[in-house]
Amino acid sequence: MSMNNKKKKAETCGQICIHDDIVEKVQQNMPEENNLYDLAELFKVFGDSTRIKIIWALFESEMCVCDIAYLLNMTQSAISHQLRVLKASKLVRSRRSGKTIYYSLADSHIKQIFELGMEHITEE
Amino acid sequence: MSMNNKKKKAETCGQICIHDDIVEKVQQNMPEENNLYDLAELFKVFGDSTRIKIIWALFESEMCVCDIAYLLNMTQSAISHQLRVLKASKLVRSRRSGKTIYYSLADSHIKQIFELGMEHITEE
DNA sequence: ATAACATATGAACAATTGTTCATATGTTAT
DNA sequence: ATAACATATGAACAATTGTTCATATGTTAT
Repeated sequence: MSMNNKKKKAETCGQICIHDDIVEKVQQNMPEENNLYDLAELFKVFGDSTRIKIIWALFESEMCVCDIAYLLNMTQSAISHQLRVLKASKLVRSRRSGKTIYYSLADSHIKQIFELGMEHITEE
Repeated sequence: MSMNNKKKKAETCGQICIHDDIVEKVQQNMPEENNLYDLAELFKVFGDSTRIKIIWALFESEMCVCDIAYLLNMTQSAISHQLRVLKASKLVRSRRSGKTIYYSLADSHIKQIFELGMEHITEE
């Protein structure tokens, strides 16, 4: 009977280098796989300068699609596509007034997250 | 003499919909283009679940490449490539001890950023 | 009903990205 | 010097992504 009973994470490295005690301790304190995945998805949304600009613009004021396109010197279509992404992540909400649709921020954490990110960037 | 003197952000939308006053106010409060770009680059680094996992693991303890590969059940090569990305963004630092190289976090903001991100995700 | 405006959306394309594979580099014990 | 280990790295490939273009949908004034 060969020792193939521990399939998962067995022969990843296979060497002696692994610090079992540390790895085990770390493993116990890791958040759920799903949450880590969702967190990556959230940051992926922040990981595009067009979306960053849209969000930062909305910090200041609610705006319509046309305003944002004009402000960022981009196509209405490009902005619409990105707003859809932001809305899907519940970062932005919209309200209609006649023909125009106004977008605004839907989450209070975003500004803090961005400011902390700025701190990292503007260091040293 | 035609009115082609305002090239930039002129015919983006071209319609009447633009709220000049709001756009102007927003424009004045926007951070520098470069900073916005760098911020997006930073979040892009966070926008991958492998890197998220590596960082979260390092919250708990310094670890060597082999440990991380084992913990995440991934190739040593894959982890090495990602650590390089993290190092380039100054999120992680490394120290050598004999043959093994230990990685640890290099920035104090990361944890706060991640925790705020988690709050957004785990809402409603 | 119709024309004009504001926004949304699908397909297509170029560009970017994460992993794998093979192999190079660096370190230690012998 | 050499073998074994730990890590780094380049090329290749599939997969993902942002913008453009054309056009659809929704609203209002006439």
